[in-house]
Amino acid sequence: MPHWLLKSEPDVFGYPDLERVGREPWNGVRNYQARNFLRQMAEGDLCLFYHSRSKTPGVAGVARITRAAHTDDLQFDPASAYFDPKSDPSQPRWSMVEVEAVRAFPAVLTLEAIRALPEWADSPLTRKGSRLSVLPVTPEQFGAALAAAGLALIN
DNA sequence: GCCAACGTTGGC
DNA sequence: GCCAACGTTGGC
Repeated sequence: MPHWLLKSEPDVFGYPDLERVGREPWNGVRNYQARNFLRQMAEGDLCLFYHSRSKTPGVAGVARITRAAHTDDLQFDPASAYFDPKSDPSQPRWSMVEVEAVRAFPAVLTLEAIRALPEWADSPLTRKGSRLSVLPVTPEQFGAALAAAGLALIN
């Protein structure tokens, strides 16, 4: 099963917010590479939920895909910050998925700690300058992150 | 098709 | 809040 990592700014929507709401549409992705990964996701896929632009950036918990990619309607809403006037309704440009909270990490697994894991040496997350907000995670990376957080594997 | 200018991301 | 790095846009 593929694994993923989703970035979110905790000041806007953090892992505790996901736990509070239960399920959340993952909309507003407006980057083609990230969108293409969203489109590869299947219901049941597990994700690391990452806090970016935080005082302590890192993984805050595990989430699960509860709905595969479908049209992100915000692209057609002129009042939305995610409105895209160039998107053709007969062939929508942007997709979203839906996620739910699975388990919070006991403490945020910091980017610094992730960089120390050999499994994560080659990842868009740890690559300098990379801003990709949706990215694939190998089973080894996923397992190493959980182990470093002190959690057993999740199925 | 090039590339400068721009807006955005995200660690620090 | 700063600013390096990036993706996108649009003039040419």
